[in-house]
Amino acid sequence: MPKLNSQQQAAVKIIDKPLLVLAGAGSGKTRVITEKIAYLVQQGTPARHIAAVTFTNKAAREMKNRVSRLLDDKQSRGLRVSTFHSLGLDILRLEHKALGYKAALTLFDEQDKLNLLRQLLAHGVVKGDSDALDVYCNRIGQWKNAFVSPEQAMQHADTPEAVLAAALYEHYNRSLKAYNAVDFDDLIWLPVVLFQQFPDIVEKWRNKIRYLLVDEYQDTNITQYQLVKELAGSLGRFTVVGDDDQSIYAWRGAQPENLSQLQKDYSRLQVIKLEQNYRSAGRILKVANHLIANNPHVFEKKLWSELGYGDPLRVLSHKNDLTEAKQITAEIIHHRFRTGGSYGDYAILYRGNHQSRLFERELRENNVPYFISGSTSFFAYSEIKDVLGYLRLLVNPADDAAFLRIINTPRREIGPSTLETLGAYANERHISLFDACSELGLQQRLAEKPVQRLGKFCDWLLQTSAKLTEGDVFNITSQLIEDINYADWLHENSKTAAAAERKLKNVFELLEWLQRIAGNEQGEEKSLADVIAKVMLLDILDRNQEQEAGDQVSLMTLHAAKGLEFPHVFMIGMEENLLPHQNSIETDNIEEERRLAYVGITRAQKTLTFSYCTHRKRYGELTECEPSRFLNELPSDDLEWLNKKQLPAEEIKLRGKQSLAQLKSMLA
DNA sequence: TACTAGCCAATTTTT
DNA sequence: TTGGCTAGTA
Repeated sequence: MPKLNSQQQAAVKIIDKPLLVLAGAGSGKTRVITEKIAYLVQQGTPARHIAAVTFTNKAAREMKNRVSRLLDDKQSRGLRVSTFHSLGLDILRLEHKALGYKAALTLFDEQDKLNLLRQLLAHGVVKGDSDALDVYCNRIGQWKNAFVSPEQAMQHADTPEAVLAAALYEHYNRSLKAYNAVDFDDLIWLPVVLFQQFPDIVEKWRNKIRYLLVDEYQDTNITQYQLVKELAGSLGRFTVVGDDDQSIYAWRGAQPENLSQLQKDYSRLQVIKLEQNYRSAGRILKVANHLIANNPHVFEKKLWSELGYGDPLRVLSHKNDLTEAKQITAEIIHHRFRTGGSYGDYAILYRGNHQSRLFERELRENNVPYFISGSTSFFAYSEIKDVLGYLRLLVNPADDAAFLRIINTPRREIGPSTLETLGAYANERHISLFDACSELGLQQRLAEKPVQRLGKFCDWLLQTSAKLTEGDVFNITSQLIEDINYADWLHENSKTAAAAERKLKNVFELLEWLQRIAGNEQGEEKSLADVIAKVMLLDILDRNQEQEAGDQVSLMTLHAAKGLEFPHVFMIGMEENLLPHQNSIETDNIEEERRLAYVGITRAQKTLTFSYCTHRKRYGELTECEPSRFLNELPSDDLEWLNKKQLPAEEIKLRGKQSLAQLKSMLA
């Protein structure tokens, strides 16, 4: 492994001051973080007092792997490398009492969140339009990400809609608490609330985490930055690594301003820039630098590399989106044949998911193996949600979301009208659905049959949960799946036997995950509740690992490409209204689009090809397109425009007439 | 199993 | 307008 360059070394060795590392694309930032962890340990900070925080499970896993190459098991014992959310969950698990939560926390996913909001609206708790559900849902998320409490949201609400959303926010939070549940955003938000309210608890955690490293810092939102600040304390024992030019998640609440904010909050802050790139040919970097220079910068940065200058970047023009897909597919096949490379060396990057369609078809027709990143999440599968629903209800009977999910799956002949009565009753009495089942008051409102069915279910649940103390997670769960005849139910309710088997396989995979998580992390005994909450933070990315590595062309959005690299990159749809996207043009948000293009360009190691169409089908209609303004911002010497037929409109008309005239004369 | 009518989306979505 | 997905039917 090559030695660290001088900037990287400096970044590793500064440990007595808060440090901001501005790490350009491909400049070895993960290496700096992992080497720094090793260095800290060598300098006498026990690994259990070090925490590294990332955004994705994948990044966390990668980092763990790389640390384990530098430190042996004993040295790295107790090291925390996790996502923000996972760290937040750990904090809440240990400190739930202070915030008034019970031990078995339930984690609500996006679907649960939506369902709860729908219920609140349906029960008339807040009068609002249920069509705008996702608007409210996003709004609440934004507030939590910006560290705005329901009270503050209400104070600043200046439109009737905002008042409504704020009221909903408050009720939503209260309901969550009643369910002993938290949502994804709470995993960050609540720890900050906790730390602000309890000085002794924050002190304890600062003592626990004596050095904090944060990856992809430009993607932190306000609340995440608060969490970093709380944990780092006034001493500021932290290293954050980020690149403002790769900030492409502002629309999700990321605050690239958090980079410059550090200078204001920590006067002792050191700043180190990593500008040597170990990924791309010089020309690619020159073009990238050129493009991003059009954005305003707090910190100037210029990437360079020692990997040679490389070929000019090509710009392909196509007459429509279909030929774009056909030509690029043909190019990839030929190029691979010529160079004897692997399909895995190629990536096709685009702005929106829908752009993958034609390419998918084309690749498939030509028998080119491909891999599309960003398919449905494992946890979106109904069979996974069902099983998790059961487990969640076992752990926390107040989890109404889980109750509703599984009460009639498999069939227990408990229909909508029974549930409606049950829901209304529980709502009146402010108790959970489960508790409501056993109340006399409810039983008076329902016929005998439904009462019996509900009672039977509740009895079964109680019996099963009594077994929780004995046996491990795996046994409990497989017993449960058998109890409810889930396999039979899947077979009865799947289209094909094959589909049922596939679903069953997913269930077993979930079981394996549960077992792995339960057994994996040494130290404290993991309760079923902890295991379930953890597993909900994982996702399909973890499963697609092997596929990604294969001999397949990668297709993905520019967002999904961040952090990856490929020898040969095609950036397709380089057109106005696509990149930059129309909505971003309208909202005057070109800078983030430019960063998106920058991220795309800097994925390429050896060759980079842009392509645009002169016509494209949009909403079924053929529309004219213009090449993206970003292409014009690139240095023309480094671009090679191919099959370009860019003639002024008049000339095209003239030529048309000429050829028509020619045709006529020929015919005559 | 296979087909079809009807509905939905068309910007990105780390947890 | 299109294509993909789902639910329902032959």
